[in-house]
Amino acid sequence: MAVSRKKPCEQLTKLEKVLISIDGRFTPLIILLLKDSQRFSDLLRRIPDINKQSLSKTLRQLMKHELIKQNIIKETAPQHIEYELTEKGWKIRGLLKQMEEIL
Amino acid sequence: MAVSRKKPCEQLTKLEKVLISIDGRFTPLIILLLKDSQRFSDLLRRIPDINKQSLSKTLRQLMKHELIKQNIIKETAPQHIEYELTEKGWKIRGLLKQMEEIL
DNA sequence: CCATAAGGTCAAATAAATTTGACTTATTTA
DNA sequence: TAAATAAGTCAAATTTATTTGACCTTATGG
Repeated sequence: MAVSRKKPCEQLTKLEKVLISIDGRFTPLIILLLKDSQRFSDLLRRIPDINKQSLSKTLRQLMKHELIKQNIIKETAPQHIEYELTEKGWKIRGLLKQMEEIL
Repeated sequence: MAVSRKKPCEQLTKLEKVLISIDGRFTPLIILLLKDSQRFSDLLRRIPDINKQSLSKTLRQLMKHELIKQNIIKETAPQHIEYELTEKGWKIRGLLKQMEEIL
């Protein structure tokens, strides 16, 4: 969903701001997969054809737009990072699920 | 929203199929503008920065995915074409409106 | 000590989307 | 009759997105 990549951010409509946050080849799929928190390598394994560079970029984008957040798990040795949806992320996930239901 | 452009169509998930139908820089905006039926030149005037080639391509894409249909108006002289949302188009427009409401 | 895994980054190459320019056909207004 | 408008098409140029390859750090297993 290449939305409007030329306008400065303030000029974007509300809809464009939301759409930019879910733009990208794998972005919607990642949001659907984050039904529960996942590690980088879990996502890498579960998403067909993705590569670590694209995954990394997409996760950074989602964090920037506050749809996901990192969780640093120290309890386990070795410590590791998990990604999970924020409240906003859950709202968007809900709408994506509704989209799936459109015939 | 560049979704998955590499997979053959059958392999796409339901969500990807919907997202592909609204993919494009101006596509979501066009769907919002089609609250009532519009002519090519109306859309061209109302959408900032679009050009006729991109508009043409987007309208063809939307027709292919059956989100909009053409209406040939013969009553007026000269006859002209209007574009309007289909039922499926209205469903998607509803979800896009909901997206706008996400803070 | 060496290899492997997790979780990345950066730049270059490639692929895909968008824009620009030239052209068309059918009406219509001056 | 000449110019203008509506509604486009096509190919080339440009811009953006995605992929590939090389590299890095910290930690664990053998």
